[in-house]
Amino acid sequence: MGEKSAKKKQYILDKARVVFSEKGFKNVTMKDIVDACDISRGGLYLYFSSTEDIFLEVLATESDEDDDEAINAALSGDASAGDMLALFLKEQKKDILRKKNNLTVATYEYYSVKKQSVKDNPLKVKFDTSVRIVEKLIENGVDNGEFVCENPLGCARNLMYVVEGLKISSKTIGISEEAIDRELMYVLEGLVSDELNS
Amino acid sequence: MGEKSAKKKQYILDKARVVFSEKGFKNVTMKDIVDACDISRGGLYLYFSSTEDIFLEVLATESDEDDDEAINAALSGDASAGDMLALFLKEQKKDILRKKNNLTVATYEYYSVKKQSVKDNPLKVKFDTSVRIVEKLIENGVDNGEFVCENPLGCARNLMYVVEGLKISSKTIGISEEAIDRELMYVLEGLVSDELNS
Amino acid sequence: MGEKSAKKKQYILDKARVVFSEKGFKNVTMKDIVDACDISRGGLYLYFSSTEDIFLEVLATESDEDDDEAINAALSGDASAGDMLALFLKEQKKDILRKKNNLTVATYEYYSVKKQSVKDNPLKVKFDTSVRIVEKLIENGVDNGEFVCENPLGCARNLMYVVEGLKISSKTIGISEEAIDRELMYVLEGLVSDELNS
Amino acid sequence: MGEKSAKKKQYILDKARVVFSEKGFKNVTMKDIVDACDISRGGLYLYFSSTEDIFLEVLATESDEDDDEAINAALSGDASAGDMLALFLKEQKKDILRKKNNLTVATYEYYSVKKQSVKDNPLKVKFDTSVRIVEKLIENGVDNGEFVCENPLGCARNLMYVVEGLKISSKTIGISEEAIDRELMYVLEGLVSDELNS
DNA sequence: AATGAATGAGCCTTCATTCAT
DNA sequence: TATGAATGAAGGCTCATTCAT
Repeated sequence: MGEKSAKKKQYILDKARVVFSEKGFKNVTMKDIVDACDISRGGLYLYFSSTEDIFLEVLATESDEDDDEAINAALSGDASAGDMLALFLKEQKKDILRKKNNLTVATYEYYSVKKQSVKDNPLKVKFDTSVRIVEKLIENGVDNGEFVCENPLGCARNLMYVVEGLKISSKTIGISEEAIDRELMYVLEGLVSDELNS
Repeated sequence: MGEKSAKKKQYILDKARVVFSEKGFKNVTMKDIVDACDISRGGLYLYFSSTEDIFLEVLATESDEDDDEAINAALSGDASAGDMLALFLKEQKKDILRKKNNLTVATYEYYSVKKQSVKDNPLKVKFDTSVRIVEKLIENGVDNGEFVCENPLGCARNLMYVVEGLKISSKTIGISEEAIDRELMYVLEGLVSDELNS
Repeated sequence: MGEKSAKKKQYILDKARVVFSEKGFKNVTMKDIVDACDISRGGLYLYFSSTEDIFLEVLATESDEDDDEAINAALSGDASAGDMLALFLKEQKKDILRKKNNLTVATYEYYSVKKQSVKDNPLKVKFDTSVRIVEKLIENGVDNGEFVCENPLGCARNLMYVVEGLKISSKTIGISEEAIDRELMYVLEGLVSDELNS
Repeated sequence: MGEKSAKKKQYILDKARVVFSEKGFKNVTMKDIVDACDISRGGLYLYFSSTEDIFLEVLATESDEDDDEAINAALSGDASAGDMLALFLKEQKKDILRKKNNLTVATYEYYSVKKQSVKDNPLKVKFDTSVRIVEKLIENGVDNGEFVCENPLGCARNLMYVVEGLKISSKTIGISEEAIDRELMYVLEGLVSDELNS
């Protein structure tokens, strides 16, 4: 499969991402993807052999991008811990809000059925990574006096569970941008409120 | 529809709940339910006309039960606010952990595709109800000096988003009972920690 | 599956037999059988799950009938060995000649690909049974002076291999009724020729 | 088509023969042959337009070779009739036994469906040729006293039907080398047995 | 009310065949 | 000549839904 093929494969993955975003995982048929890509039924099988196959590749692509972004954002340079955490949360917010390419429900649906070993579960890997990043940022903030927090890990986990709650809620009961800001701010303020009091 | 019919309808709903719990929403076929109920294909159609029909009735039944329980727990008597909140959280924890009859993913799957009007969305109704209950409990706790909280609504929402995050996480990446306790405790401690300091 | 179902199943088997007879084994699709039976695609799957499934049942039905006929013919009564052998050969000839319901090639095709254990191979079972029957008849004929044969088993096998050759030839290169008579007579004459000489 | 082309065509035919030998006729796809030849899909179409096309050419090649061999064996020189017949049968036996390049079932399968005119049927041509060869050999043997046979043509046909029976049996119910020897010997002995008596 | 056989739409998958390069 | 990506027809199979009993 040459360069040209790789391009087409990526094209299919891009289209498929939108489809999974709109319909979840199990709802998506090969025909849906064929239609979205405007290619032939047989043509799709040259690149992928099942919706699961496609879905996992879509997920793999996504993880890479997002992790890179998030991690780079967190590690890049000499911004203050508060600014970096704000940046991280901005990424999460973008993630929560995006309509297209939002694989939240599809992913939940897929892994809730798959029951694969905890180790290999990319959802868990991503969640744990995010917790670690946030924990580190809070620790840094505490060290330089920006934050007050006696339990950075607990706070980081709390934040990420809120983010998970917001993600699923935005896809199921709908949630406004303002509401997201409000929730994330609520957590952030817990980190600085005592400081303000003093 | 006579009394006998109502009984059979409930029987079907009970069996169907287990099926939806195990397979999500879209994965479930009329045959799955027919098999689970050990009735005939045609018989099922006497009571329900589609899996969606059944699913919505299952959901409706569930909401009723749970709301009742939760509301009763919250309103019953003269227990302290802290005890009542602890009771409410115990219900939530049971909800998060239960394997059978756990419609979390099926529900998310269903409503993420349905995009029905916010008003009619039972998920939203249930979420909002829970927030109001928690808010009330916190306010009561603040009033009688049990809790310290400047923003009861914000805190209630934070708690419920954490609960949502825990629910979906328990179905996708797995989560231990201890982890749930830890997360709920983390939020509760935020309500009493300042008190302890004083 | 009640009596009525059994009737329909038999109906399908009867129609399918004709199809296999005309097209061999691998050439036959579920659609071919559906068309032949004038039922729906889904309807066929209520009774059989694959062409192989159908084919094996068709074969099973056939074996039973034929074996019964042949064996009964061979064992029935006090006819002379010569008459009984002639009767047996008449059955074989009918088998060789019949256009409809002739599963020869389909069977050969199927078992040449299946490579199943020799023990379970119904073709072999049928062949061996026929050899034994013929051997017995020849022995009886020798005992009562009708036949002259020093090697009844060898002669029986020779006869049955000729029958096999005639069967396949009649389906591939075509063969007239006269030619079949001639071939069978040739073998029969070998049994009595010496007697005539004496 | 140049010499180079002819060479490649032959290369394809050789590879295809193995495929047909393993899978019969209908089971073979253009892809099977493309894979066996390690050429491109389009490349194959430069030489052949269908599996049937390829199959017929494979058959044609085979016939030529075998006829040549058999005829040459039969006509070559001054060997005794018995030796020549033994040689001929050895060829047949090789044919019956060979695993690779054995087109028996594929051929039967093909011609049993094709129902082509008797004249053009290479199977029939080959069969008739073989009968004539054997008949001639027997006649020669009778002439010089090696054999005793009142009906050389009948005997020749009997022999060739046995060979056909052995061929198909070896592919369907399995047959040992010893069994083949035994069967061919049984026929041969019929030609000389009377001589032994005298 | 209840049954379950029957239907046909729709998705999955394979493969002969074409065609731009 | 040679390639292999692409197509679309065809067959396999499942499942919601109907209907005669």
